[in-house]
Amino acid sequence: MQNNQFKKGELYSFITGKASTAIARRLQKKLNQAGLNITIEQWSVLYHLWKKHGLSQQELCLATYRDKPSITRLVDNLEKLNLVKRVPSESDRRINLIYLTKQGQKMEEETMQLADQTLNEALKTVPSSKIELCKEVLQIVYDNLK
Amino acid sequence: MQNNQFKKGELYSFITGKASTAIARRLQKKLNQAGLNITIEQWSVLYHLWKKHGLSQQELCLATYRDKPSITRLVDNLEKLNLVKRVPSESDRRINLIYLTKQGQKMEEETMQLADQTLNEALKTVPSSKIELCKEVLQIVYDNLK
DNA sequence: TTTGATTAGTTGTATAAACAACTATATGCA
DNA sequence: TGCATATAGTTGTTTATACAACTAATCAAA
Repeated sequence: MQNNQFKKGELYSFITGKASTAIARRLQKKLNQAGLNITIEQWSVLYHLWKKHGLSQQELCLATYRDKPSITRLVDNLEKLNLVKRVPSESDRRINLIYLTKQGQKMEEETMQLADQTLNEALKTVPSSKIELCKEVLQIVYDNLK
Repeated sequence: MQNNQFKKGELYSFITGKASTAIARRLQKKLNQAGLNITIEQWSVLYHLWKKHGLSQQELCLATYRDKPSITRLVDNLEKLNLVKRVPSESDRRINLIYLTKQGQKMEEETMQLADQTLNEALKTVPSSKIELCKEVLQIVYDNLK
């Protein structure tokens, strides 16, 4: 019966996401050790800007699953670090378009390597087929709750 | 080749754990709607105290994958809410044993039902075998990074 | 027994998340 | 055109996390 597939004792780690927490912590540690003075949260914003320049804060909200105040403050901090710049949209004055500075652009290669390393360490003993299946399940979970 | 099983574009959701975030948010919403004035982080501490009374703060750190200051402050807040009580250990005066108050004990049944519901909603369309496999992978990830 | 190291917990500080309330601009429709 | 409504972003407040530095108690070994 679908309804009781989970027993209480098994709930916890699914809810807390201890695996993804561990991955994030490992990447954070690598960033620190490399002397890169950013948080993983900041990295996750940069990540989307490397893929597409000039996203609005609203688009960053959707991309990173954060609410608007969270993005406001992450962009604040990224601006303080001189990694991005707010540029008011010319067609809609409500909108800030966020652009990478040269310094922000320069971080892509090194940090993406560290992220690749992190995932390879996390998944080194897991066969690809299982990874795919796991990703599928996590996507379904996300869709079910959206 | 193991080393490149993950392409850059796929990194993000694994690192951010969007699925577990979604589960946690859903449970938080249920707690709020039920008028239960606690956070999921507080709930995650109570969860371990329901399983075993009188854990030390250090044991709570291990159980919940948090550092000591985090547990200090979670216990502070749970004490303010009158849900737990610090009791100095008689055999080792460094240690605080954390006990549930009556009010804290009373929350178990209702909140565990909400947690069960949450997971059932998250996993309703996922066959049990895949859930098992996914749990396995996440456990391996955790162990790889420990 | 004394002292040096370890363990348990606390405090300070910076960053981040969630929620509510707010401002400013844009849009849509009567 | 004008007003209600929606959208983009900011600010305030509370809670939580990570890290470093700290206090107090315990332990271990000379």
